Amino acid sequence: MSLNIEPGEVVALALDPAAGAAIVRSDAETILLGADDAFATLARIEREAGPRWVWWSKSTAWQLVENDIHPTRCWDLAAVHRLLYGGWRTNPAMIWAACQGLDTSGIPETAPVDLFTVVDEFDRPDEAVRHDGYLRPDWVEGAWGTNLDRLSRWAGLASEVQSWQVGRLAELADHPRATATARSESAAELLGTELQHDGLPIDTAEAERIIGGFIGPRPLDAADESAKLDARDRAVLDHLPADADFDLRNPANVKSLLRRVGIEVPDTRAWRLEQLRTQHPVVDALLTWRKAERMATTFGYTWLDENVGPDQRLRGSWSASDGASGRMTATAGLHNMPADLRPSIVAEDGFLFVRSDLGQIEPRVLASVSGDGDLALATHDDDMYAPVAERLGVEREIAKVAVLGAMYGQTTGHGAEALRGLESAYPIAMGYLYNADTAAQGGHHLRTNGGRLIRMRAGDVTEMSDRDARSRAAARGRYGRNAMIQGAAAELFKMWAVLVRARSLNLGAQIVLCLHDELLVQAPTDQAERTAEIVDDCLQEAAYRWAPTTRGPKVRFVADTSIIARWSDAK
DNA sequence: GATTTCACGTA
DNA sequence: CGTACGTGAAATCC
Repeated sequence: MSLNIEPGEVVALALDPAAGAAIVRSDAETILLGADDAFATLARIEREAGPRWVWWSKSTAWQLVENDIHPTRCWDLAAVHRLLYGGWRTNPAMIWAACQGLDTSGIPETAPVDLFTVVDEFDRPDEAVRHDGYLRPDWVEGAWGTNLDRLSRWAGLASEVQSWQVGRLAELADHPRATATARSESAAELLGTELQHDGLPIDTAEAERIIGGFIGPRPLDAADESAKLDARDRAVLDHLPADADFDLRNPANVKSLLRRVGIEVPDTRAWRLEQLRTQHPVVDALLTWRKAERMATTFGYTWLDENVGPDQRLRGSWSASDGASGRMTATAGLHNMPADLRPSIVAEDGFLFVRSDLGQIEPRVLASVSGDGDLALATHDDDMYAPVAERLGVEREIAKVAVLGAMYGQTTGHGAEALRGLESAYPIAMGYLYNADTAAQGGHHLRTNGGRLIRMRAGDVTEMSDRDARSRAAARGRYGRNAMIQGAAAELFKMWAVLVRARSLNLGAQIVLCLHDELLVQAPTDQAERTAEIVDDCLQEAAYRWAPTTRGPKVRFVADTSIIARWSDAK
């Protein structure tokens, strides 16, 4: 079969393991694949041509990954929809409605069939689109996958939506990188699917050893577990009079406990208690207890049992662009695993990790998205806070706090005075943040450099004191200025990550963790050096693709890359 | 039973 | 009175 599909050619794909697959090219030519050889043919097309696969959602990506097909290029309609309309949940019904200019509040839902069900004379179960223009709910829920006719119709609609999305992205005149971002966000969904499918290598024996150091060996049974728990509680309560009975898991109770020994605190957070360690031995005992309790409840033996497979891989579900931040998020503790557990993250036999993290990513992103030439010059330094400090005539630490404070919306503390200096030294960068802040306070939506919409809700200030209203407005401002930086950084990171993924696939390397500004790639031992080079090269390429400098000094991005066997071996 | 608050881990 | 996120326990609300 000669398909003559060209590299990068846009082809829509709908597939169902039982029914087969349909591929629709932009000229509407349709290729149908039977269920028996669909995946083999798809693998061949990917290998020989490498088109840009268009699919409705990552469920199609999941099917491919499950069949060991790892496309390099894709276009995820749901991911691009989120880019265009903001970071909320979506489905084909909403994506289609947007494309047709239909009101999303009118999207039909499947109603249970009962006595009162009105038979629609226009009802055509074999048509995806209803006479009112909306998608049929049963198609949205999967009826598209029942036979090849329907698959081909579903892929055809995907093709139609994709063309429309390309047009919409091109209309974002102030965001020339939006189309490039749409591609990388799509690939990031695919990467998330692979991360979810394949997991992170973990040495459970080592993990159990570390956990044991905090809470003792694995409990033998429920009684043993409860005895160990009591023993941990007692270690704290023993510092108090014998009649004291406080529930250490209850913050209000802990507050009373501290009051009993003469310590008054507004809350019992660790950073606050940390300063009071010397006041009374119970504080130190309590902090130790907290650490153990965290290990026991969140990152203990149960956590290992529930999230690590027999293949020694830790798996969670991944979302490629979440909330306001647009960052990747993951469950199963993959993004908040205590650093103490890092020694248990070990490359498999015959492999090494290439670990790389972006240095000072947010201030560098600020220099880039704001177009501040002076701040761009500062990024030429490995440590950009040094030239900023020099320019401001302050200590490096002060400069750092001021820059971070400006991006996070901090207005008090040490950074406050240095902030004035920043405003006069880097007015363009500071103006960018100020504009984001003001727009957000006014309830105006924002778009990141890559064109991702950050939706703002107009603040409801009725029945609120002036003080509260001001405080809410300030919070919205902080949210806005931070979302523009954190969101843009997330886009650059993902562009980097998906380039690394695509370039290192043929080396047998695999990204096993994305951690906001850090990549962990597992590579065959003899390909580790090459993979590390690719990681560094891809950062420069990502920076160019995401924000090519058209005028003024180039913004420099830096990564710290190392080859290690164990995650804890770096930093 | 669902939602909110507090707490704490990561960036 | 610096941001984002996920998770768990207890309190709170219905």
